[in-house]
Order: sequence, then structure tokens, then C-alpha cells
Amino acid sequence: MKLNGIPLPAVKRLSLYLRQLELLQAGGQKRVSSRQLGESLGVTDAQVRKDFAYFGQFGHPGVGYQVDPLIQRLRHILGTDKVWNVLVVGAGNLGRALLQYKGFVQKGFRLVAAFDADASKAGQFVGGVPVFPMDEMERMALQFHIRLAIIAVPADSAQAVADRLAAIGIQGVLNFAPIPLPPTPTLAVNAVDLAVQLEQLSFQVNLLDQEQPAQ
Amino acid sequence: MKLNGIPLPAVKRLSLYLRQLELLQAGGQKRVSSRQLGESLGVTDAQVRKDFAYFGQFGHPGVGYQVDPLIQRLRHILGTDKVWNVLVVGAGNLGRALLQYKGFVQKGFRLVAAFDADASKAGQFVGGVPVFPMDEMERMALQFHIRLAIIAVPADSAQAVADRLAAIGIQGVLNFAPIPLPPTPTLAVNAVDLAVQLEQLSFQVNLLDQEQPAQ
DNA sequence: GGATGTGAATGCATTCACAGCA
DNA sequence: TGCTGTGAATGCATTCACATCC
Repeated sequence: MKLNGIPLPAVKRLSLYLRQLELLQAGGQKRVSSRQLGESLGVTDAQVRKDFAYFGQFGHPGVGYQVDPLIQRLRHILGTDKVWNVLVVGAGNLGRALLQYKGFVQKGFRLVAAFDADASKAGQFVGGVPVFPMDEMERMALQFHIRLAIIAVPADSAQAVADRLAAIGIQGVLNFAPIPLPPTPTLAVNAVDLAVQLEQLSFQVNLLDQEQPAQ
Repeated sequence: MKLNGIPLPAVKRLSLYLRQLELLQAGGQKRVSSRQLGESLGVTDAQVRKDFAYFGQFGHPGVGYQVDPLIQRLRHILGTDKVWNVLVVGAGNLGRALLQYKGFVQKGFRLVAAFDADASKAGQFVGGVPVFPMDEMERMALQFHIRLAIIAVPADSAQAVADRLAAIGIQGVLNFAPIPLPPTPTLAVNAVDLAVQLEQLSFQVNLLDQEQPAQ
């Protein structure tokens, strides 16, 4: 199995396939074809098969894919067949919402501790997760073998937080601060900028208007 | 100016250029080169110039780009040179966090009303935004000329909400529900799945491990 | 010298089309 | 017949390299 040469877009789609398969599984479906799996996601059947092919053989010609084992294999590829403990840095509005979000656990992510620069928040529980002062970060990270963290602090402190997390040995951060955090050879970074998402939508909507002028 | 033939990745980068330029502007910088603009974002100088070229001429050979006018033009292209009023459907944890998020306004997005299936939430204000029962959606949409909405409801009601928004004349939705919402010719969709973002990070971190095995 | 704008060349991702299997 | 897996072909995005201008 080749380790690299995998298109990044394919990895992104893998997550969507998995999500869709979990829906099918919940609906009791046992088998699925590449066509069926793709069309709910706006992806061609060839694309689905090619994406899987980067990682090995998954299906049975003439039959399709068995839902349950396919889910297992995708989870293994994505690394979510075991639980990841995750830190949340920043217990403001966004951080608090993430701490209360129920969708992470069933995907294999457990938010185990939150940190905030405002020491008066220490001792609180948000969504069942304890909030600590910043200087407890290293201790907690080591204790729970943490490798992932979510950054939900203001833009002006995001880089400092990232540096600190890297120093502690964190390997991946999901960055919600609206500022670029450059990845390093030992720190993977994935960014979500909420305002940018709306901005993209704004562009798309303007395009729609130009194609079919307002009625 | 050609209307299409624009790579979607280029549009995404445009938002990041804009964000970076706003940072430079806040720091008092007046001019910037494609190289300087790109390197903070991990993008080559040629890429920056090519991205701009899809939309026209922006700079001065030998000189670079003027920060202020470039910002104006990017905002115009992205459609954020005027304010968009936005609805938020779903006032649970995530919806409430979005309603309190301060980053939207300075980007030209004003969240003007929230809606929740739980009618007992009606009358509340979250982040200064009033919460209404669902059946007020159409009235508010017309009154404020709304074209964009954020979906922050559970997966099982997301499609119904999207259909309703489309019927009301909404043209773009930002979907936070972990389920695919297919776009239509009159409704643009942009999706953010928080768990999927962590999943992608999980994959990337596992890759790092394989390149440089744990110390 | 230092920078943009842009055709040409490259490289990457998607789609096609079909051999092979159930 | 129905469907996967996959080399080949296509198409799209990025990078190169250079003419042009300050």
C-alpha cells in the first residue's frame, strides 16, 4: 500500500463517504454500490471507486460494498477506529459551544479538558468538561496522552497558543481563529474560518444571480 | 471579464488573501508584493498573481499591490462590499455560539434573526439577536430581504429546513448539520461539518507519524 | 533591480472505458 | 446482467519563465 500519492481531496471525500455509510447503516442497509454512495454526495461512481482504490480493495465486483466492513476500514484509514482525546483552548462563546457539541463523541473524539486565559473560568464545567487555567495545559496533555487540540481563542493569541501546544507535543490543531497558523513538520493544522465560509457563500450566490438574473 | 472558468480553489484563496490584507492594513502597511502576500499563507507568488488575474488587473509592475484598493476590489468580487442580512435556523448550542460570534459583522454579515423549533425559546435574545418560532421565518425573510441563512439544527431536520428556506427565496445556506444538503439551481450550499474537520486532522496526524515515527 | 501579468509547460485529479468477476 | 478495479485519456489547476513596465 502506497503511503503517499493520495490526493488530499480524496481524503476529504472519504470522510463524507463514511458519514453517508453511517446513515445507511443506521437505516439498516447492508450493501451499497459506488453509484448509490456517490449520488447522495454529488460524486460520480468512478470517483468513489477511484478514491477507495488509493487505499486498497474494498468491494466485490458485481455485488458492491458491504456497509459494515467498509465503515470499519474507512475508520481505520482515517484513524478514528480508536478514541482521540482532545484539548480545547479558549472557553469563550465558540469554545463553549464546541464543548457542548454532541457530535464529536460518536465520531471518536473526546474533549477532555478546556483552558482559558481568564483564570476565573477555572473550575467551571462546560458540557461536562472541566475548564483549567492555561498553565495546566502541559500536565493534562501528558496525563491523557493528548495529540489533538482545538484552538478557539481570539486571533491575536492564536499563534502563541499554537506554539505552546507544539512545545507540549501536540501533533494536530483545528484552528478556529481567523488568522493563518502555518503547519510545521511536527504539527498538522486544519483551519475553519466561519466568516470565510459565509464569504464563499456570498460569492456563490452572486454567481447564481448572474446566471439567472433576479426574477 | 469572463464570468466562469474560475477555479473554485482560487475563490477560496481570495478570501484568505483578503483576510491577510486586512491584517496588513491594520498594521499600517500600504503596499504588498505577491510574494509577501503568498508566503504567510503558504502560497507561491505565481499562484497569487494568477488568482488575481482571473478577475482582472490589480497591481503595478515593479511596485506591487496597493493594500487599500486591493481590499476594496476583493470585497467587491466576493460580494462583501455591502452588508448581507442573515438568518440563523436553530438556537441550540452551536446556533447560540454563532449568534454571539463577533467576527461576522466586520466581514459584512449581520445576523438579524434566529429561529428554533422549540417555541419556548421565542422571545429570547442571544448575542442581541431575537429568537422567533419557526413560522415567523417567511415574514422576517421578506421584511429584511434575506438571501443567506445558517442551518444549525440536528441532522434529521436539516433537509426540511433547507427546503423551507429555498421556498422562501433564500439563495445560499451555510450548513452545519452533519448530513449532505444537495445544492439546487437556485440554492447554493456550503457545508461545515465539525466532526469531519477533526477526522481530517486525525488522518494528517497519522501520516506525520508514519513519516517520522514517534520518538 | 524588482515587480506584475500571462502564455506555455507541467503536474495532478477526474472521468472514461473496459477487462474481469459474481 | 451488474458491478468493481484500473490503465488510459481527458481536463483542470499550478508552476514556469519571460516580456513588460516602474
